[in-house]
Amino acid sequence: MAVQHNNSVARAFAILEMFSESRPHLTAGDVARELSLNNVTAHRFLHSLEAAGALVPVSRGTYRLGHLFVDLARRVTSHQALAETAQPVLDWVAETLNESAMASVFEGGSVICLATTKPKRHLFVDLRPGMRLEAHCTSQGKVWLASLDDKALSRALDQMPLVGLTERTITDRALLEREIESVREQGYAINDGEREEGLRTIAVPVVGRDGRMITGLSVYGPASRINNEALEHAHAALTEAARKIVDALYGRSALQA
Amino acid sequence: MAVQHNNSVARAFAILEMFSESRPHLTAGDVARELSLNNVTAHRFLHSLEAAGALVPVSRGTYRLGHLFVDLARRVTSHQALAETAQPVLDWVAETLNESAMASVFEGGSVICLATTKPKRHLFVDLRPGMRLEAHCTSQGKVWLASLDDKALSRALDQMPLVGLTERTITDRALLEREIESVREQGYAINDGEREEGLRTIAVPVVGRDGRMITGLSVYGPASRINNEALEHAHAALTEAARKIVDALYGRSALQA
DNA sequence: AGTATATATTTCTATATTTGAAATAACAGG
DNA sequence: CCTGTTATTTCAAATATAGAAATATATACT
Repeated sequence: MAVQHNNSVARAFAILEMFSESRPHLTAGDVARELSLNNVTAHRFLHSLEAAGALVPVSRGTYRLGHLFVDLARRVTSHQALAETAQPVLDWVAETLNESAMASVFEGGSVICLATTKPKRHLFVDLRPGMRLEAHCTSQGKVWLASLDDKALSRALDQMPLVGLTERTITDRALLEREIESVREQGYAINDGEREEGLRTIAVPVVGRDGRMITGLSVYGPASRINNEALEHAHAALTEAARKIVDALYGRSALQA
Repeated sequence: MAVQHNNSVARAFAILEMFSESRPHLTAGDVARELSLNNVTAHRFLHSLEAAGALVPVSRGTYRLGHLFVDLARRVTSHQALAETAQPVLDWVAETLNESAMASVFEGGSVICLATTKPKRHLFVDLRPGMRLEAHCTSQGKVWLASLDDKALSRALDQMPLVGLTERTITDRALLEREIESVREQGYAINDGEREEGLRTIAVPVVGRDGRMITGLSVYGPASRINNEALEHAHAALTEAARKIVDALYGRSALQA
């Protein structure tokens, strides 16, 4: 017989998953109806989740999610936790392509390196976890900017000095906005010597099941090696890497689409 | 007899609460030992939480929290959800003091009004949910800045134009940093005509159980009414309001200190 | 490579917990 | 105040859960 699971745990999480942005409240009637439970059982689960701190009562018989989940979520998204998940996947990318790979988050208008690898090559770029990179002239940065909604993008650009670091840096705001639009359309970004001459990079977003960007993944190396064919291979590898990371973060949950 | 709770739900959440920033991983041995469970039972709970998407396996017998919690947390911290929790408490503050009150979040270096009230007065300031306010010259903003660690504060100030809006606006960075230091020490911030002449406001942070600031609360009105005695009353009311909001967000969980 | 130890998994069954019917209580709307 | 709906409580039947025992796997040591 298959491993014995605890049905109550499964039910509890099925109830939690019923909440959504468009459904901030749940009643026992909702739960009973949608999970095919007896009304008494539904009430009992809601009370149990409340006692556990997972739900808080809004009014009699109506609940919403408790702040406990914010605390738990922070333990999921710490840089260390994300880096730990990303590292083996980056190693796989680096080994597959024999180039460097990197994972990032986006904070305060900057790209922060979470994790990175080194290829078995003599010529490479030295990036380390914790390093901050400009957003406007990196492939990672463009991917992060592309993930913002229009208002947030406009605000981010308002505060972003478009400093020219090489002759290829995009320093004109309208041009950058068009570049971001292209990134949105094609789903990846390329940096061709915009931050560092002779360096070429491609980045893709890792998007969670709720549609939000969790981390960015990129491959980078000297332009002499990273030709267009190499970029295509890198894009394919990074897309697969993104899937692997999402699977690693969420696990093989039964609730997965 | 007291209401019957589901013991499995309680145990599941007790396991989830074992995770922390310093403890990103758990084994069945940890769970069995610390929750006084049989080893088989501990294994079974971990497997059940994994199947529910709450945990993901790191290696054989070792787990970490799943990204599901990030998705759930976002449903908790949407502006609408926070505003809904804050509104009745703001109403209580406004009624108690007969002045306006407001709740905020901090995004992209700005204070965003989440919810607000109007006192039964003719002379008042028109603030509405969604409005963005400068951080450097508002009491809410100073409280948010004070909640940042030194690095994050420095970075935020790097990008913050210290525009003089009145003669009292602090436009000197060193002075502002000293002001923020004072806010950290005293636990509240005051704005005395720095953003709008003749307007006085006091703000306090609402801090979650993990030590992070969730929302800011403030009381505001014309300086002719908001004298020092009124500020003291406001501070007391806002401090109690902060507690009420934390309780409302987390609920009366058994895990509460 | 072999052995010992520790941990993980599987199986099975006793029983403690959970479920849900029925009764009662509380609430909302007319 | 009455009625209908939802929430809560009680209690006994049902069953899911817990944990002992056996087995499997992994790791560390020699």
